[in-house]
Amino acid sequence: MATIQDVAKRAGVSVATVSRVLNHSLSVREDTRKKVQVAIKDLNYQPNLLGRNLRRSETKMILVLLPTISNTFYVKIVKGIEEVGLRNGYNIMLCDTDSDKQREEVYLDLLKNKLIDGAIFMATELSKEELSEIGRYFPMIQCCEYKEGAEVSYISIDNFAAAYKAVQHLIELGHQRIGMISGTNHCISTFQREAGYKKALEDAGIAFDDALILKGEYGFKSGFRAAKQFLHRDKRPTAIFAMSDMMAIGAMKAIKERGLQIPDDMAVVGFDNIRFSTMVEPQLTTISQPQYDIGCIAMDLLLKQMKGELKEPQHIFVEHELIIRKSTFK
Amino acid sequence: MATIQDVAKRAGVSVATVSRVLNHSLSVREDTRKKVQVAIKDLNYQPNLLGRNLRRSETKMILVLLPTISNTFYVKIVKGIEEVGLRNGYNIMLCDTDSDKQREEVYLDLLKNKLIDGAIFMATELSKEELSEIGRYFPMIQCCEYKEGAEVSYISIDNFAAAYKAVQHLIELGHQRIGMISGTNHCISTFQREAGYKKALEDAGIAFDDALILKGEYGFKSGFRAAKQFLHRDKRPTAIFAMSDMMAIGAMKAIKERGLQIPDDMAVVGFDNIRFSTMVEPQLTTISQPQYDIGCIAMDLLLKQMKGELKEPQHIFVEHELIIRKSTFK
DNA sequence: TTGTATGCGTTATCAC
DNA sequence: GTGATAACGCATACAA
Repeated sequence: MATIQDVAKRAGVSVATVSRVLNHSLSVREDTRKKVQVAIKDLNYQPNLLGRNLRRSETKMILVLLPTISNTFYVKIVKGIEEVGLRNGYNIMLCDTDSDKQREEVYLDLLKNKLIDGAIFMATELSKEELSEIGRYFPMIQCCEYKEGAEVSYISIDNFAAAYKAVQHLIELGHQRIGMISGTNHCISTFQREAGYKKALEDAGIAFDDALILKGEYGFKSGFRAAKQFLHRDKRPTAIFAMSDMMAIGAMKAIKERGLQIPDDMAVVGFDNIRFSTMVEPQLTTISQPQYDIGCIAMDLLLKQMKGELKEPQHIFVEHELIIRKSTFK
Repeated sequence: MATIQDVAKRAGVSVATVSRVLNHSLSVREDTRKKVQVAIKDLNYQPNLLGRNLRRSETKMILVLLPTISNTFYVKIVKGIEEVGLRNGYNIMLCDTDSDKQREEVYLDLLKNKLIDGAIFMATELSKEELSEIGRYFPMIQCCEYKEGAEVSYISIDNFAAAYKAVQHLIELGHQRIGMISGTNHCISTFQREAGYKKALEDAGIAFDDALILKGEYGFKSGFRAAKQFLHRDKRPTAIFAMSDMMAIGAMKAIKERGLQIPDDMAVVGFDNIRFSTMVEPQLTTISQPQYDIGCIAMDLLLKQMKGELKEPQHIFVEHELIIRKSTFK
């Protein structure tokens, strides 16, 4: 492997000049630049960025921590992050933490060890104290899920308002007994969506019934099982609000197997607006988030923080949308 | 940020000794080690790995290039890669190439610039010449998809044999007119599966009919559309072999909408054995691959190559399995 | 415009 | 068992 020295020798200039050519410095005479470029080509020279990184103390690499890569919800967010990142000369790398704190810590060491310049968390098992501690020294952003009270910027939709709107929609359609398929995890979105559900009931003067909240794991099977439980009851709910489209779709299967009609016998609302939500029969009413924009904003925030332009942690909320389809209203 | 120098000063030893402690060298007296460890703790010292990387000329980072992160097929493969990688001290990073050659090249520069030690391709837009060229100088492995003739090791199932087995299964059930929903891409798996389909027909003495192969984009909608085309024909096929489960599931929807029974009126076989294939009615007959093992083997190969233990490119094929469910046989 | 010299933080070789 | 010191490849302040 040729080094910058070899190129300098071959071009008959100093390494400094080669470096200037590599970094597009203006103060290089055109014919010198040519000579260097020829030498670079001749030697098939590739700069060893380990040297540059050490010298500049940056790697131009950003890490995105995903709790899982099997969730298609993240696809567009990552696209947004990449778009803004690449445009600013950063490489985006993803890693799959599997919601495992130890795995997260392994990847966070890359940040502490200066191997990456910044990180974006899609979710984390770290406590708000741990986050604040790392966030004090290293650039990082929380995206979609976040820890309340951690001194780390975040961007998200308002999950409380989104859930409120979904439940309000069902109430306006005349539903009084609304089952919720919530989540077992401890993410803030889960907490806030449950709160939004309760508030919507309260504002409509409907008494809250603990038995109407079941918990699932966000997948098809969870939704199927939970709906079955609802269906077995004497006074079954007339509508279900699921915290993910996959659970909503699982619920729809259970309802249809029972021989009931959607939305007449039971209405269903999901969350996420995944592609599949338009492929089921009837199409699913759901909440959509501007994932691509969220990704762009997250990366923007991170860039600002790396430049030191962020004095205080920022808390940004973006708009969501209730998409009404045939699963609630014909 | 404290450096190794600061630690040395505080512990009253030389940087060499600190380095020895950091790298678990045996030749350090126990009390010296203690002193150093105390200093490290006091200063909250984190080694800056940019220095180590430059010195050792390695980063202990591996890149996995995915054509898309929205395909759940890759999840278990990545898990296998991570398992073996982490166990050997390597960090696994993923990147989403979006099947874009330019994006691939951006990430490949990381390899050329020594920022990562090796790469695993799940698919690539590079030509076999380009692959061979890079593979000559840098450690890389092809996984599942590969370029025939490229001098780069690969691991895959035998797609020809898998398709042959699937079609043979349909033939044994008495089907003579078997439609295939193939892919529009130029991956070798597509080519080989079509070849396996044709060979199975040929061996059974069934004449090949060009009109029985339609092309799709691997998703639900493609399968739905292709099946609709088949259904509109006077002599429609009695079975469909789709090159992905998502297309097979799309096809099933079209068949059911037409009021036909699966498998009686039309049998369906998929490919991939995704989770969803057991959630549809009837459950889908499909080909399963040992994804986790494939990932482990890919990483093993890469490790060997990085150690210089691979003289020749290796071509490894692992077993696949035809999983027979209700979509072909009651 | 170009060259010289220094240092980024670490590891590893060689003395002692 | 430990310390001094020379690399690793590059960017940049300063001098020319």
